[in-house]
Amino acid sequence: MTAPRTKLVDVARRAGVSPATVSRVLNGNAPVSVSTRARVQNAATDLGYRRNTLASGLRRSFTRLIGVVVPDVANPFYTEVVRGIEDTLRVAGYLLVLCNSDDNQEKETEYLELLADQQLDGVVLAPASTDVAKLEDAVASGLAVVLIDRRIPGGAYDTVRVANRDDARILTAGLLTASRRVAHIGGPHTTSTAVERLAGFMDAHSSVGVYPDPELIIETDYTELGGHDAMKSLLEMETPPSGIFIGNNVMALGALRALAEEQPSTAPALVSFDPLPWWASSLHPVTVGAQPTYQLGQKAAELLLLRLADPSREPTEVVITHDRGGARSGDSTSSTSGLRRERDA
Amino acid sequence: MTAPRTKLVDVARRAGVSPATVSRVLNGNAPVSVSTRARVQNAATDLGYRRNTLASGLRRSFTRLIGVVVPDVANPFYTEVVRGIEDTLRVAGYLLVLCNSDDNQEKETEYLELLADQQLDGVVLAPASTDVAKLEDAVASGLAVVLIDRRIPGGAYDTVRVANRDDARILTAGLLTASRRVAHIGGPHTTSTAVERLAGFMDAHSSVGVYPDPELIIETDYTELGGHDAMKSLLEMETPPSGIFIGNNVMALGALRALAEEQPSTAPALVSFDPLPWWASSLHPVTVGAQPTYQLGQKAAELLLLRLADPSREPTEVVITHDRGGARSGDSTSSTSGLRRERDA
DNA sequence: GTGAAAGCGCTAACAG
DNA sequence: CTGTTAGCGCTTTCAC
Repeated sequence: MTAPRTKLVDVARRAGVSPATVSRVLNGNAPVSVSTRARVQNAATDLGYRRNTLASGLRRSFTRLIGVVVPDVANPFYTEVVRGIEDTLRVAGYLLVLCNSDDNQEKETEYLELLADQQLDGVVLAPASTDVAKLEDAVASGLAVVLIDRRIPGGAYDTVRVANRDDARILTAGLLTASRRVAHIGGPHTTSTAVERLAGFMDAHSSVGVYPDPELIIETDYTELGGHDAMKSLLEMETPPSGIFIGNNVMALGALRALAEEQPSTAPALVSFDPLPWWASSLHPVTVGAQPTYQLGQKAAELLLLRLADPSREPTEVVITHDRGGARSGDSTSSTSGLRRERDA
Repeated sequence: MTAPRTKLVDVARRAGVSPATVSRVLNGNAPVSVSTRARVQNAATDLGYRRNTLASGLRRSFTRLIGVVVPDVANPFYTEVVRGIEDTLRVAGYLLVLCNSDDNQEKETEYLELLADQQLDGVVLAPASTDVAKLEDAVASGLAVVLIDRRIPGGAYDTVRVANRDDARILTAGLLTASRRVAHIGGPHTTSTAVERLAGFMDAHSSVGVYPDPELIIETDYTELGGHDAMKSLLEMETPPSGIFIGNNVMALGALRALAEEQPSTAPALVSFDPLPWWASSLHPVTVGAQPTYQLGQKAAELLLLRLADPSREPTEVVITHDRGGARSGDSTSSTSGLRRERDA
């Protein structure tokens, strides 16, 4: 039933050459005469030869496999990141191994070990924790590492992150052009992202010489419910804000729900820091996604590829600012179950 | 910098035994005396030994890697399927290689070949096409195959699919209990799924002795725009339907958008065949997701594992009916970027 | 129970 | 340019 795969020796025999020569033709890294090359290639196609990457990898010590460890692909944020990584790796001939950590330390560690055991070439990691030891192990066992989204103190790793403060400032400034009464629904001040985004919100205000009404600055917990309740309280104010800058996607969804429930006669303009799934914008016309998640993934993959090419490279930190174009490449025109995706504002 | 990994021989030397013995201890498949076993285990932990899965795989000819080829993980339908697969594979010690085909034949084929080259053990495939030859190649090169979502004529493969007709009937029946005026926004009659779902819609009607108004049955193209336009036309009717059964998730989102635009005084109850992302239900309270996507993934992974264990097994077709419980296992309580997920109605 | 030896399929010296 | 040889790290007969 499962016929044994043709192997390199078979090709060699048929072409009347040594295995080494076949290997050389396949890899194209050593001089081979045109005629033998042709004979080998014919033999290979005749036999439908496909190289055993595993064996090749064992010898050359790489696998062309890259691990991606994220809390949860089901989060639209990471879904897009993963696609960005995958599309980039694909053209470079790498395959992606997906791992969901559920923000769980143990799972994360377990995966990292598994990935190293499998001799993966590298890993893109959205760290659940700030546990550096684990990462050092990974690197020690030969994995190239790129961090995304969350930074790890010490800065010894390639990192791709978002320009929290700057982007927050720009997004808020956009709202301020329409009105001075702009609110902020933010995450907990215990997280660096929330602090930075709030700072950007303030920056935008000071550069137009306005001090925001403290009542309009709500700190909640980065959850859907938090966003919902915050939105509700804003809508119930005597003078509701005319624009709201919301600190992450989950809270933005909660805010949308509140909006749907309340149906205010004049709805405030909403800006979400993170992108919402493409179709969310169809529900409340003014919703805006800001964070170029897909590109974040792309960039992470590119960094990893660079490090693979030159392991002694200085670690760099790439800061992605809000989208200025650069669409997703393999964009699918819709089909049975295809989805079209938002174009950023 | 990158210290060479400890290998099996090192452990053997330190324990004062032969490599063969170490291997036996590691695999636990051959008799080893208790005392040597202990010595080997100590040596292994002392040295922090981790097996090179690649080398082991080359020898034993398996990789514990499973490919998953779907049109697009960014589609909430597949996102959940992938999580279902991943969670199941994880506990069995397998890793998941993610491939997005974008419903593109070439990409799909390319991936299938790559996966075979990498000697993956198996693949879960949501086929973009009905090209059987390609699948036969895959199987011939030793891949175990499980099909999901879309069926391939001939039935020679393990398949997990959804009870299109039955579920459509049940969902429609639900709407019919509230009112006799129920509409259907369906996909193209060229697809088996659309035909089956329409049949279920009709079944529900005949069992209550009602023949649906032909005007209420709209065939469109499984796209967001199609759903939007269909919804709009339904809302503009003199007597709009009081319930609508919508054939897939993308069209349901379009319908939601139309609803948001039109803001009718009395909104019809909506039922979407596919699940929407968890938060969509917050936008229009009556939205219902039906297809237990996560479980579909779980089941597919289980089937694959079974086939791996016994390759000569008869191919089976598993039909999943709409959710009757069975929550996702690794469900994360929300966190910085975690999302809570919908509970099915 | 344990060791020696051969080999999974491919590639990298090293000759010629 | 091309063939021969050795070996990546692990597992598995086959002896003892």
